[in-house]
Amino acid sequence: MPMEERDIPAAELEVLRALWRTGSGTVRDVLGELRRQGRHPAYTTVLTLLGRLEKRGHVTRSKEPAAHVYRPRTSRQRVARDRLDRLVRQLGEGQAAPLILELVQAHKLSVADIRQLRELLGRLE
Amino acid sequence: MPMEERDIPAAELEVLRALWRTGSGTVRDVLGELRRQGRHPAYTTVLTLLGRLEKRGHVTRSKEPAAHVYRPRTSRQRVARDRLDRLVRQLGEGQAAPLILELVQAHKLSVADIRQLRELLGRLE
DNA sequence: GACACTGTCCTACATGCGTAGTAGCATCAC
DNA sequence: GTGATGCTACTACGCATGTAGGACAGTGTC
Repeated sequence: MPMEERDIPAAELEVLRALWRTGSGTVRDVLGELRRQGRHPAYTTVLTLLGRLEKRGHVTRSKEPAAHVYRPRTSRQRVARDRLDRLVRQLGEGQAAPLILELVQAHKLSVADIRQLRELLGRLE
Repeated sequence: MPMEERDIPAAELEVLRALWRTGSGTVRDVLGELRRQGRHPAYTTVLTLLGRLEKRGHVTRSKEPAAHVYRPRTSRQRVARDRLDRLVRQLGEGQAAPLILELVQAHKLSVADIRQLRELLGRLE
């Protein structure tokens, strides 16, 4: 009775996010990006996390003369989609509408966002 | 440099969800509800999970003559809200709009849902 | 070619989580 | 009151995760 597929763990996601922002980079690059975000892990910690991400196929790496360069393989959209689906299943009891209402109410949307959303809904209806 | 507050772990959430559905119940009640959902943990597993949920304040229990009765203390809304916020921060880079669009597109909404949502957006605009 | 860097690999270790067994206390049925 | 039942408390164990140290290898520099 295996559990459902696991989410990318928090620390690994942090690293993957750094790669999304920079596009690609070496361990040292990623470390720098994490520092800019106020995190200060050891160099080898980042190395370990990138290794785990690679093992599960979330990043690839290519051997460059100097150091390995890592690139994201799993997109932000992909991860967001998975988490949203899980959220709908687990906390919305399969209904997306309540969560959408919650999101709309709790977060400030720009007028442009609202227009775009209304337009989309209009087409759906 | 402690990590951010942790989410309720998957197995514990499963148990909490059972309590949300039943309103309250004994370990055995929760076990029954989980079975209805197709899960088959051991009795003591459920006991352990309820204990952990209680330790973190997500459920309370009161001693009844027969067995302890557990009640949810953390609401579904609360958990949904926390996860959505986290999602917006981590995967939306602070912007809710892209996630909302994603949700609207990926899930079937009833006509009534769409109307309600459009109405809400109209007021916001 | 010996040294200083820089990078990777391997190993480790504390804690969290998923899962459950066992012992012991309370209670019910006679 | 004695056995059968049911409930809780305590303990355990393996794998995941967060974090990192130490060994070892490639490369540039005199």
